[in-house]
Amino acid sequence: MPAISLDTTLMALADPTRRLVINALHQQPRRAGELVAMTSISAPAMSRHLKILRTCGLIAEQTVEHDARVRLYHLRPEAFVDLQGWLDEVQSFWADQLDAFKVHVEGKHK
Amino acid sequence: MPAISLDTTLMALADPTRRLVINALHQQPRRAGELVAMTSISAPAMSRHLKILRTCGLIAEQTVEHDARVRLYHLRPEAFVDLQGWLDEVQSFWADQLDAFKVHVEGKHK
DNA sequence: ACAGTATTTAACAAGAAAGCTAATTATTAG
DNA sequence: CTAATAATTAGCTTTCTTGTTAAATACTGT
Repeated sequence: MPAISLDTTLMALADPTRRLVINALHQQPRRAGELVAMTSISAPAMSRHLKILRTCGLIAEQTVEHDARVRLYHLRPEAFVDLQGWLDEVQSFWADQLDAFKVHVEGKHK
Repeated sequence: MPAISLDTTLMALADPTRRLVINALHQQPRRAGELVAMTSISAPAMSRHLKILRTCGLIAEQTVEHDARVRLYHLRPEAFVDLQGWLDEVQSFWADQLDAFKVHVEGKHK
């Protein structure tokens, strides 16, 4: 099973509505309707956002016991592994850059 | 000096060409023409990408001593501070999620 | 001054993205 | 069976993004 591309994941996270969804699901699983209520967009629009997040593996749906109409969405932590690897890389690079920057500034003030 | 919004920064990083630029500048400062040569897009297209990266503060240009036509681009590590804060947050959250996921898996196999 | 070089801006075309309403699917409850 | 509910898909519109070529800007070297 091939990992979802970084492009796809970053593209998905670049949208404010989708990051709102991620944040909301961070706290607890939620149904599509709840997520719609949290935003000012229509249900179909939310549905498409959820599909995008599903496609890139960031979230998944589960059905609820008593009512099969309800789709409860939750984060899929496995999907974050690759992204986390990339973030580690980028982040350590930035840390290096920041160190270099600090040294540069200190050098100037000497 | 207000920080550039996370939206803008993530949007900028979501484009593969712009991430290529970031990677290229990671190694050393480069001129616009060099960056064009590294990709298959035209100079004007690259120029616009550079403008986007400049606008969100991820890169900056400096002029070169002997030839003022040349614009040498470099990363701007200060601009990564905010982003790094966000990444720390998100990353620690993901770490939590991953831990929870592992516990879940281990529980299942017991 | 003039031709050439480095880069950006202008103007436009094509494709993707996000929104909406209406229709569809699936399921529950009376 | 029928009406209502949850969510998605279809069809369409508007806006944004990216790309292209042509023109403009700014500078160098002869």
